Amino acid sequence: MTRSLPTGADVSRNGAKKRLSADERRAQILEVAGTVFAEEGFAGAKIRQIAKACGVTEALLYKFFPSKEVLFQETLGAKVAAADVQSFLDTLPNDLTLEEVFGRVARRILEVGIGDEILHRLLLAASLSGVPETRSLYVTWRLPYIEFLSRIVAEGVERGELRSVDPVLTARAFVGLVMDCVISCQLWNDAGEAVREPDALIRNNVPTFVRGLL
Amino acid sequence: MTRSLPTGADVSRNGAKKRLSADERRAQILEVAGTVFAEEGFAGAKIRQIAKACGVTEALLYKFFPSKEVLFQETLGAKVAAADVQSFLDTLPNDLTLEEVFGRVARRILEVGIGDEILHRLLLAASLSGVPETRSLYVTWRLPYIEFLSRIVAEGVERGELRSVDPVLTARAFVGLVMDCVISCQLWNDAGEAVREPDALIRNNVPTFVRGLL
DNA sequence: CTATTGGGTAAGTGAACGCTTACTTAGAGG
DNA sequence: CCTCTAAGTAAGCGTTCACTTACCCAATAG
Repeated sequence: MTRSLPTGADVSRNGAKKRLSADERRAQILEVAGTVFAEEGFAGAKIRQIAKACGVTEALLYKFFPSKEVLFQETLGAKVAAADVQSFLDTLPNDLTLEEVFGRVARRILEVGIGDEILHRLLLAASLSGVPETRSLYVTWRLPYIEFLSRIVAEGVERGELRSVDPVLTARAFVGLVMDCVISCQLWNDAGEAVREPDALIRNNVPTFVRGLL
Repeated sequence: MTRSLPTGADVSRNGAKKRLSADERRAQILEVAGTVFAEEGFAGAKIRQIAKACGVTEALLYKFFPSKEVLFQETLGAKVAAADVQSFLDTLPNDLTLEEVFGRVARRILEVGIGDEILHRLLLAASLSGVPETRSLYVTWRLPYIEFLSRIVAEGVERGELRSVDPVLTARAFVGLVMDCVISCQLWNDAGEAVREPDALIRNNVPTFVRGLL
């Protein structure tokens, strides 16, 4: 597995390493740790490796994070904070057609997933290693979409515009369909170029799904 | 993470451990290693742990497998051999409606996924740790479904019975939808009881998807 | 200039890791 | 009953792990 990490070894012209402020260093460590944990999983990631990628010694990491476990949790926490699904959903216009809503949600999931290569790997790695904080990543990144679409579907069913499907199962299926595209692409390079250009995926799958609800 | 492994410490009435033949022991090690690797990932699983769960010493594992890496690969290989997707697809009647075909494929994926708690965890763990053999698990467990459904869809499109969707993208979406159900359930206990009784999922989602293709 | 603070390191610690060696003993075949 | 093969073990090898201690020195304030 080749990988190009930010080395963090910011070098000034005399060759000496630049000192970062505590905040800067902390942020850098979290970012680097995210990529390493995502690549190797919790057990596979080594503190030495993260420190080296940051361009500092292990001892410095322990000035900021008391243990590997805490570092992992804070890495997850940073991802959760950055996901910010809710504000996307809140700013969706409410005069969209059903197909437009599903399309926008799909596009958002695909774009964030592709733009942040770490997100899904980290979510999966954390889930597999069974740390309790996993739940919060799931709740922050996946659940809001499901709850949002589920409400939309329920309204459609109530108004008689949609077949009487189960709103939650339906929303979960759609979100799963889209998320699986990202995972397939990132883990197995499945879907090749298709996923990197989300339009084709959306044009093909969203109408199918939405038409099936009518 | 609590776990109940087969201890393999088959004890006869006098309390002495029973000796297994080489074949029996080998099979037992592979089975136990499968559960441990699935739970902990490659790096997280320890040879000592696997040996203990087998009720033998580490040295014995090395009589059968020259290294941890080979043990992991053979564990994956055993899963691949057991998956046997192709023979299921080959024995599907060819007078089924589109909805019946999709329904049967979905049921198969759900039942195997739920029946074998290791399968998807192992697939994900292997994929995250980036071992090359991952590809073979993906190719054996996921790809056959996609190729099969993709052919079915392509035929439907050609006969003008279906909208002119991209067969591969469509098949991949459906398989992803179903696989994601299993993963969601096993990693986050999402979908709660729903997935353990696949009928509700199939009744709700398959008709939606298939109707959308018409 | 000097004092002080805080970013940063060198050199470890004991424990646990993957793996090996030298040995023991259960139990089927004669 | 004895023999001999192969299942199985005890003990430890060198290495790497997460983490610690004791120290250094760049940069800022006075």
